[in-house]
Amino acid sequence: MSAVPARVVAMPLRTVNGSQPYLRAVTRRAAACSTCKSMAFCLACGGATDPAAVDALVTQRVRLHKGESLVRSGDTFTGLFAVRSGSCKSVVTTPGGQEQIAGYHIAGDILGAEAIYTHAHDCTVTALEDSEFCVLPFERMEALARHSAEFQHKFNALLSREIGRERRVMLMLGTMRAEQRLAAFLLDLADRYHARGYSSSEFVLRMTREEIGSHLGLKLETVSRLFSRFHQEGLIQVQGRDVKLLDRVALTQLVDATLQ
Amino acid sequence: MSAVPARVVAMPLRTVNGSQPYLRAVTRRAAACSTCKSMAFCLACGGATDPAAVDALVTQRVRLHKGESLVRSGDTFTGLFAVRSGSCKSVVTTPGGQEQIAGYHIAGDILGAEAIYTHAHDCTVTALEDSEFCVLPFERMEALARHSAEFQHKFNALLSREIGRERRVMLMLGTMRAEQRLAAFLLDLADRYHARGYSSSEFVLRMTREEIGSHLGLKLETVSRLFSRFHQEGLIQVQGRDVKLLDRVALTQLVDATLQ
DNA sequence: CGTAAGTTTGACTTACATCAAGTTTTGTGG
DNA sequence: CCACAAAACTTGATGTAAGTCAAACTTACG
Repeated sequence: MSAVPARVVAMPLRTVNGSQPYLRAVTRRAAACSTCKSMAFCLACGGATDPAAVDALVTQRVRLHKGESLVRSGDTFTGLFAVRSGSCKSVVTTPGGQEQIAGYHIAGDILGAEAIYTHAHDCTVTALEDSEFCVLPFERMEALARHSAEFQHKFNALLSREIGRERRVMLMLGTMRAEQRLAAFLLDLADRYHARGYSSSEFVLRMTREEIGSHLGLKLETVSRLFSRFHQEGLIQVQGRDVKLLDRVALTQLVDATLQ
Repeated sequence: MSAVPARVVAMPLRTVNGSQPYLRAVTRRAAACSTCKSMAFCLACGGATDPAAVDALVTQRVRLHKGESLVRSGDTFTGLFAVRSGSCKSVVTTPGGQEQIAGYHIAGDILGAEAIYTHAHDCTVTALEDSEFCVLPFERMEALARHSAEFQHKFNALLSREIGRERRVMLMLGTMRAEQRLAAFLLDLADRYHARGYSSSEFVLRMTREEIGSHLGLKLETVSRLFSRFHQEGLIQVQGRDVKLLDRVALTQLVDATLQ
């Protein structure tokens, strides 16, 4: 499943990235935050005092099929994106062509902040299942932030949260052993699903073993072996992509254990 | 050299973190950006239209001796810090007590952005040599951003730059082999010194082999062996902490080379 | 000037990668 | 809905990059 550009369909089509019209836009009205299931935890509008102002922020909504890309590395930055439903991965590439999955995003997550500074996205965002995204033009965000101290603060917090998230991944990659990385990954995933009202112990992985490995700095065989081992040891129950956490305490201890 | 709190000295003392007065503040006037050598590349004020407004941002300056800490993990967030001179390391700790150096900062760098979201710093910042820092209270930054669209934009760019920087470290830790990590580290360091007007090929490392290893996800012995090998191969010249890059092209090729 | 911290180098170990073969799942067109 | 190909996954055997342990050497510092 390599990243394929979404085919263009007839609709109120507005391209997000100027020249390449590989996104299907849906109607303006449909994008309203007020009708969004993810409203509560989406930092673009969560708890906003003035919903109308935030509604005006979202200029369009984009639907992507599994495998289609929202942005490509190198695309000119025009704004951020919010995951409205579904999930996606952010893939960064080394100069040498090595790929790594920098992040795995679900409903309510905001994408693209790394591009504010350089004015160019440095990762390719690809849908892991049929998904919807909201487009948040940056000038509008800046204008709203100037207007509303509350939104300004929220926007700063959003960027800060991203820094913290990446720092945790960095810490994982720099200090943890394979089993600790996978345990930490599963626990983090469970927490994030929980925050969105889903089960915190039972979920479906949207990524392949290879994609999980790419995110954790491991090879797919290692990931597969670890799933099998965790299953044997009674820590989790795995059947393909269906995962059920059976012993959170043991998983947490595993993550926290200092590699003697 | 473990992190030691700075001893408190008599001076116009104002504590940065409420209860713990482990920082020595220097006079208000001395903190002015207009007299700062790092002005050009410090994102707090670089290229600002209204220097007076930015000057008002910096409420105090802090001097630290080698080994003293600016903030500790868990400290309440009150604002950001700018490195005025010298250098420091940001150390994050896993729940299990494992440490990693998340970043190495020199003059002009801004620290502490990860804490905006949680209101608590998640790393301990320790001076690697005698250094000076500017204290930037967050409310003042927010106020100035509301006042000046230019500063607002610069502030967002600052946070975004940090996200990009961490993503590059993540990519390094997730995909590169030991020799590639060290080569990338040296090249990055050279670039940053160059941007600040220092030699881009000759510099003094302020970190120990162990600290470099901690930042790169390697052990000190591995770092030491690699330095020796790079030296033998004519890529660099090393004598303790004095480093001279001899073959940037080869180093770059090494980083870009796809593994195997 | 002496002790502690930092560094180098060697011998050995290990966690994870690589290679390889077989199995299961997914997706597509007849 | 079934058949069949491609993709994804599992498991085993073997290789290797980097870690660990250890000892000697060098540099920094009170």
